[in-house]
Amino acid sequence: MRTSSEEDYLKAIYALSINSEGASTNALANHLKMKASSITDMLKKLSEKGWVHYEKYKGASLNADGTTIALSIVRKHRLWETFLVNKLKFKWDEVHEIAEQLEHINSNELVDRLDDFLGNPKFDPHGDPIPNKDHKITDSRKRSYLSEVKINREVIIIGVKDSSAQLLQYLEKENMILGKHISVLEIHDFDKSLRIAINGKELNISERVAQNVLVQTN
Amino acid sequence: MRTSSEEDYLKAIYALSINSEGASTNALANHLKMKASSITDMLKKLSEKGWVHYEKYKGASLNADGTTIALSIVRKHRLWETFLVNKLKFKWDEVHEIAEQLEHINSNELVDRLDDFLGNPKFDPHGDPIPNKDHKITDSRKRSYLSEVKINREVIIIGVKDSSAQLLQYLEKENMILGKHISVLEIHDFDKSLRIAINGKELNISERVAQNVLVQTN
DNA sequence: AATTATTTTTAGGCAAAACTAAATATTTTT
DNA sequence: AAAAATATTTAGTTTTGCCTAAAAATAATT
Repeated sequence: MRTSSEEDYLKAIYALSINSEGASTNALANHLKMKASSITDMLKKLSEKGWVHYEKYKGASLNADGTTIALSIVRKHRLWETFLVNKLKFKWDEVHEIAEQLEHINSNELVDRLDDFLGNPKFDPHGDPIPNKDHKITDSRKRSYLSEVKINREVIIIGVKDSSAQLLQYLEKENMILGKHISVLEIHDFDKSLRIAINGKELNISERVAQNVLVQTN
Repeated sequence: MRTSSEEDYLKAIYALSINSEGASTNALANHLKMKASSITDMLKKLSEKGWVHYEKYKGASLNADGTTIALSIVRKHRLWETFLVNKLKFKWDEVHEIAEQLEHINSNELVDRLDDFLGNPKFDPHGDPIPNKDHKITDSRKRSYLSEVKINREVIIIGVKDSSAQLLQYLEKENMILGKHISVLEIHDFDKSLRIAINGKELNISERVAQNVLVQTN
């Protein structure tokens, strides 16, 4: 069996591996808010347990078993977030911390029944895809960040990159919520800020915000 | 804050205090399946934290703060059991282990919303009362085991003690289910077995079964 | 009341998971 | 290519929560 802590490491390696190949010790330390020496210790352990490929000074990556475990944690996290928002009427910026706890509850039966109870959702409230019962992500939507969208292209908001409460609250205030349609009207040269059309109005947003808003382009 | 382990101890002291005044070291060791020396260690700690009254060689009891914490754990346990049975369609003998994990999830907001989502139930699927938002149990029903009921007294089935699958199946077969009215007609001296009236018929049940059926006597 | 049995505590140890500080590798800059 | 900067690992410590074995206190029996 696995500890809650081990699961956190696997999930972190998974998260950091999406953009790069594997995860460095320092990147993990930063992500998990721990000291690098603690990371080294745990990477050795996870490697011995056969979940992680680890070479001294070269960072870590998940092998097949490790990936399956990481995806099962991600699955639980996203299903619980869906439960909290859809059933218990939490706002989408309030659920992360609670889901961090719930994702460690250990019962396959529970997860699969929860999945059915929620109607086998494909995406969580932040727009992230939910791995299925076989721990596979099947997401056919073309995704990119709003900052990368071409001018006059109409896109749909499907999620956020950094789901901090601040960002979510900002988006809520501007009514830039899940499912909304957006057109990028102009990108200002001097600061890369965007003028966009949304809700029948025009709005300026910073590059920083645009880099964190996930949109569907097809 | 509290650890999951501390919460388990507080809950155990609470459970053992229902029948006696406080809980002895050995009783706790037995209940928690740990060694007596571990109990002593933890009782000192809980006492320092101000949740437990502990005197060497004299066992432990909860003070006001400890009682509140214990009741909040019991509340969470019973609400989650209700969720698992009523919403996820688990059978009532399958939910204990999962609820043992879920009861340690830390979020007041979550518990209260779950309570509302479930329709503020007063009793869990085993017939045990659920403490309210203020951590008070308001159970006006007089409870006892069927084996202790006086002859010709009419009572109502409200739960079971040992919720093993075997017992539940037996009760189901005899149609002795939640809410049924029972009168004890006779207690046979030689084996303490009972003749009862239920569903307009008469029926013999063993002492063992009677000891595990919880009834309301008023 | 003394002996025996049981219960509880003390003392010391262990594993997990974090830490600090120092040593060693690797990468970047000059 | 050497020096400086950065990243990573090693070594040793701490805390938590459990353990075993031995000592001490309490309870039960003769």
